[in-house]
Amino acid sequence: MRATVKDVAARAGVSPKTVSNVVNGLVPVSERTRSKVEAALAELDYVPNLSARGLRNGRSGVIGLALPDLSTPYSAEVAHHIVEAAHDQGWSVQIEETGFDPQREHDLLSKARTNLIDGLILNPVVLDESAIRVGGTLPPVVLLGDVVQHLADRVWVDSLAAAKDMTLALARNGRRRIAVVGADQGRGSATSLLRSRGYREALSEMGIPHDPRLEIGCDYWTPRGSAEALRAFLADNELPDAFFCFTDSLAIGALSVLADAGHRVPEDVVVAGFDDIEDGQFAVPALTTVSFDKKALAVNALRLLTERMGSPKRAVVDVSLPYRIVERGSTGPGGSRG
Amino acid sequence: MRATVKDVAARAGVSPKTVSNVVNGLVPVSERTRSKVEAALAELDYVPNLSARGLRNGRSGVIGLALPDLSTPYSAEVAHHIVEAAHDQGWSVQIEETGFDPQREHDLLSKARTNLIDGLILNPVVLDESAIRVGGTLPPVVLLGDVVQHLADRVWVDSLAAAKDMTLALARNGRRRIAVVGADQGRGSATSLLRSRGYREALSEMGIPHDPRLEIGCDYWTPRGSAEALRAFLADNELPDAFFCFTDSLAIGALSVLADAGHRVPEDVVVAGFDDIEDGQFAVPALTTVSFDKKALAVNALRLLTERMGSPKRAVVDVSLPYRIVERGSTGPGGSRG
DNA sequence: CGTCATCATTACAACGATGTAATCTGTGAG
DNA sequence: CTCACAGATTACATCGTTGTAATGATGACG
Repeated sequence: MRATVKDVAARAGVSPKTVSNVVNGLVPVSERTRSKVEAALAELDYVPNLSARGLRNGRSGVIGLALPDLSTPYSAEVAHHIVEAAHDQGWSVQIEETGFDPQREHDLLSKARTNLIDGLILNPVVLDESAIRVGGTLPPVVLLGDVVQHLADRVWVDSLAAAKDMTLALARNGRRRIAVVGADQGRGSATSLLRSRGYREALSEMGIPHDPRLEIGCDYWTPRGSAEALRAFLADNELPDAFFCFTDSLAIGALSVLADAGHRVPEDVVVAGFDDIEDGQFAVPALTTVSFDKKALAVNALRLLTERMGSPKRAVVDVSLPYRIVERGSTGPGGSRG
Repeated sequence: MRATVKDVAARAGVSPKTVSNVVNGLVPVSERTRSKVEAALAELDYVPNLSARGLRNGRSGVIGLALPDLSTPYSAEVAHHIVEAAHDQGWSVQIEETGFDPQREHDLLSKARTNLIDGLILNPVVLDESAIRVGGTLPPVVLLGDVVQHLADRVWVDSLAAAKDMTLALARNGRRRIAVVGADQGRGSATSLLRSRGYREALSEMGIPHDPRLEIGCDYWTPRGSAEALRAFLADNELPDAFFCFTDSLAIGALSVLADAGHRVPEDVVVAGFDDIEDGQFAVPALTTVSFDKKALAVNALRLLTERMGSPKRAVVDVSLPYRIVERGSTGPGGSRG
């Protein structure tokens, strides 16, 4: 049986509350009493019961992190930074996977683990934010990424602008037949929608005709999903000048298919990604991509969450992170790793 | 304010305990009462307070998962499978990163005793299991991976045998100067130690002299760490016949450096990895590796944890997962993706 | 020497849910 | 009509911690 404050109190010859005072250090305790209690704490190997503390204090010290799929490198990197940042602030992180299922996003918000978690960082995938329109009692929530509505605090990168910039960069590089991988398939992925839109805006700005056949959809945003989609595409179409993949994971799948098919990158076709995941830097060739500071994403999300807990009714805050196009070998000879 | 059983009870005109009975469904409740209560539950949007429940029941429904670094694809895939499997059984997962720090591994174990988590799945990196030397009240723990001592339940893959098999496979492939990447540097990484040992056993079995210079250590087990180590190695040494990298992440870094240096894989040198991560299948060329079922790893770990909770004093259980060498393009022309 | 201010310590209640044991309701047998 | 009995429902206590308010101890000062 674990020791409780009561046991420690008995052993130290004081009251439970005094033990609590020593443990928490918020209330002054005399030197003599403190040392007695500390001895008892050590002897009994006391560990506070966080359930009880959470019940009493109304706060558990745990935040939730909901991501579509933890196994994708992007999610993993984000999770890593969030866990690190949370740890620095004394929070623990409970992970949930939404599996691209709007229902699960919704469940997490309304029912789910409320009162075991003090707040939620949610990376949604669907445009329809019905999930977030929640009656009254929304727990403190911070959204990550491409979400349209301004119903909760959010940290994001301007997908549309970045996709547009990347497309423009490819076009200025002399590419005309630019295909995208991960195009919107009407399933409401905000990311897909916004990046598609940026792509089209860039085309129109450059006076490049828009060819719908060059918008390649993927059922799964993984290297495998991309590879399958691309193989099918290549079977029916001529090789375009460029593939702009909406994530680095998609791009890695693309590089693999292109290599297998004997197409040289960047000589025959160039490839670009989005997210700047670690493995993209070490792809062959290294991946040109849209880069942004994922640690800043995490730190800002946590900051917003903390602030929101402090002042539940302040106006919604929106933090937009800067991004930049990083050119590496997959779009030309000049690129460097790192 | 969130509704409590009390509020629901008042609204339904019954006692709090009856509400609890309806919610939990363990005690029979008459049809009439049940529907009244269910209506009240819905109207008030009742969500049970898990802290209170955890306090009362002594179980929180949360398990901890401790990994060295969540951002590595291997950890991410494992975490994904664990979260999925846990979700299926109604558990939530709290993630902790140990950052390769034995102290944090130790802290986690004591934190596990705070009753906020009912059990812990721990992927340790250090050989010295002082962390696990357990006073009396260790929570249910399952270890993942290469750990030597048998102090807790464990799910693992025989690293030594697998590394040996892989080395033998490379040797039978005609390779003599086989380098390893991720070699033990005396820092006590169990994984590194065991795989190094398997490598040496294979060499000696094949009558290949052991050249210590071919054991390349890495400060970080990431593509970047591997790339840095390999660049340094290549500056001072002739190209070996093969690089056996102790993880796929290391191998991805290796492929990248080799490509940059103009060495062709597999023509000039072959490369093999370990873990069979998704990105390895889509590396260029696709990565030969030691493959095992990571979902089975997760499912077994969870099963052991559940069983251990049920019978705290049963003998330690050790589950060894089968592995196989998957040959892909990085070690020869015959390989296929998938 | 008594009184009051100051500070440390204590008793008690409460957070919300639920197991236990007691109470209540309704049924059917005698 | 009474009594026993099964089943549904309830009152109460409890899990471990900590805020509140009351108590106790110490010392200063008139």
